[in-house]
Amino acid sequence: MPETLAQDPAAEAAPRRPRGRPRKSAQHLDESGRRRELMEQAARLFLVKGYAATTTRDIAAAVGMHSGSPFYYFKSKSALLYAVMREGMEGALASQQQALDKLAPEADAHARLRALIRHHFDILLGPASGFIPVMLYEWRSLTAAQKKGVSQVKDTYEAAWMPALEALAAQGDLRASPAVARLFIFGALNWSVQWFRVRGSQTLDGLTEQALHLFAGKA
Amino acid sequence: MPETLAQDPAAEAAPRRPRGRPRKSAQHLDESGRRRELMEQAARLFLVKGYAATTTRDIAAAVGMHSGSPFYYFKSKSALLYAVMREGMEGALASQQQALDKLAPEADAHARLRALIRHHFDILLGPASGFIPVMLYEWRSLTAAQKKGVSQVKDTYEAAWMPALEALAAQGDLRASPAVARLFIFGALNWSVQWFRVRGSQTLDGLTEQALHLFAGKA
DNA sequence: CCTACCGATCGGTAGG
DNA sequence: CCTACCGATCGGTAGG
Repeated sequence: MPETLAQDPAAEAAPRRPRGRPRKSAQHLDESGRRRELMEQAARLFLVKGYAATTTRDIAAAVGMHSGSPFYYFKSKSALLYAVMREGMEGALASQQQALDKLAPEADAHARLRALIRHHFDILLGPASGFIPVMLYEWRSLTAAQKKGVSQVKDTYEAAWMPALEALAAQGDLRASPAVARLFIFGALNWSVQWFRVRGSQTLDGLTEQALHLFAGKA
Repeated sequence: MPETLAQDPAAEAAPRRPRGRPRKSAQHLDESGRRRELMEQAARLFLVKGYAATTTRDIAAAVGMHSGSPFYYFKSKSALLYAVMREGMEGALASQQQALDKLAPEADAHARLRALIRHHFDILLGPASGFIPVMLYEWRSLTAAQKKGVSQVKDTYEAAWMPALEALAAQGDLRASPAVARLFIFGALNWSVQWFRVRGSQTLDGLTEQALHLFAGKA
């Protein structure tokens, strides 16, 4: 895994900055707070209604702005979608890395896969979720350059699963080629966005164990 | 499984019929041909661009009509989406039933699951596919009444998997509860729409075997 | 099915 | 960030 990501192929010029000398950190925090709010509300609406059916006016209203104001933070609706996906994926990659680093050095392949599945459920269904489901279900709304930009991060995220899957296959605990198993497993997990309900009886820990046994259970 | 489906909760008045006495079967065939063409092109566009981003003008142009003409066959864009999903799901349910009926009477649970998976891949990725992927990825674009209408058929389709999954669980070849396994398995299969490419090296038969072994393989 | 059209909505911008 | 606004597009319809 590269320590630094390549340049962003879909990077765009930043929007107008506020005039005058930028005030201290308070100002910066506030600014990035508003930007972040826009991304969070946009992600929520994109997931419920879809990107194309969500208007920039919906998003503005959701954060208490007037209709033209989101364009102060993002140069276009498309750039806002891209920010949600790209920055969401960067966050997911970072937290996945942390989850793997937290494992004991002697952790076996089952433990590694369990940690990956548990973390993925958290990203998809946990309290701080939202950006990654948008990425999964709005991929077609990106331009080609934007897809490239998100793929840079997404491919790294997915590649991190291969060592565990290969080890499981080698020891006979995975009954498909690692490459195909990865596609099926991601599908099974990603689809949970469609049916999982927070108020239901399932816990993310319980789902993790069931998934682990179904895909890589012994006997 | 009921022999007859309940009434369609989202059924709407048929669009205007052509004036004059309906001519014989040729006329009828031609009419239903145009209607079908609209559904097929609409499904293709809905899948590529999404429902909201597809205009009724796009659809009209794809079948060589002028912009107002689709509304002669469907009372609204929404009704066209619903027809794609509902009729697509009805066709899938019928062909799934046929696939099960074709099994030898002594077929075991593995053979039943294999037939179900193979048929599902065909529906999702085969040459005649298109309607079901739209249903899977545009669910949120339906009204509540429409969701009810499609669910009537979809629930029956999915329920047909339970006996095979329960039998496999009973004999120790399924390492999760049948209910949760069904959700994961459908996710794994449905996600293939995202990555399967017809020109690639994978065949639907090959994918079926890999899925079967991954989910319900012995040892 | 086509022609001709309407009312509403939408992304985006200039200027402050 | 707001105000005021524009040009383009879109679903849908009347009438034939």
